[in-house]
Amino acid sequence: MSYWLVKSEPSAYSWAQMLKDKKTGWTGVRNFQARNNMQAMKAGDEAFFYHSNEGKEIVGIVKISKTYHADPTDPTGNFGMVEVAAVRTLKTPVTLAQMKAHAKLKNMALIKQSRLSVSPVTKDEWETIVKLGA
DNA sequence: GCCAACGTTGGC
DNA sequence: GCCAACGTTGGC
Repeated sequence: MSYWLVKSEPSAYSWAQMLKDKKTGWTGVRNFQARNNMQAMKAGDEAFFYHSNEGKEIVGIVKISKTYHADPTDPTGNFGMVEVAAVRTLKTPVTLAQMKAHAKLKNMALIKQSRLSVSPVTKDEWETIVKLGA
């Protein structure tokens, strides 16, 4: 079981929309590192849903409902997608500022590689954030 | 195969 | 709205 974090700009695809859809294809990734992370995902793995630009906070948890497969929106065929399903909303969103200030979280891939849209999360980081969001 | 130019992301 | 960081592209 692995943990991940996926980013979305609320203006492009928000957590509210995710809750409405229940499941969604995570299309549009055009970065090799992000793609590699998606390829490593297994069904049932869980991921934080992070709002970039507006909010800058983790708002919810999703799980991988379908593993990596072709993304029809990519004409080159280089990039694929996974499908994610909404699990639950965090009672208290965990902000980027909180994570930067937290000794256990300040080395997260989210912070060190701010442009990476799909990143791994360690078990320790996962549990720390879940606690902060409770 | 290197590296400069360019484009995009995302925090502030 | 600006700008730093960084991934990608393309010329050589």
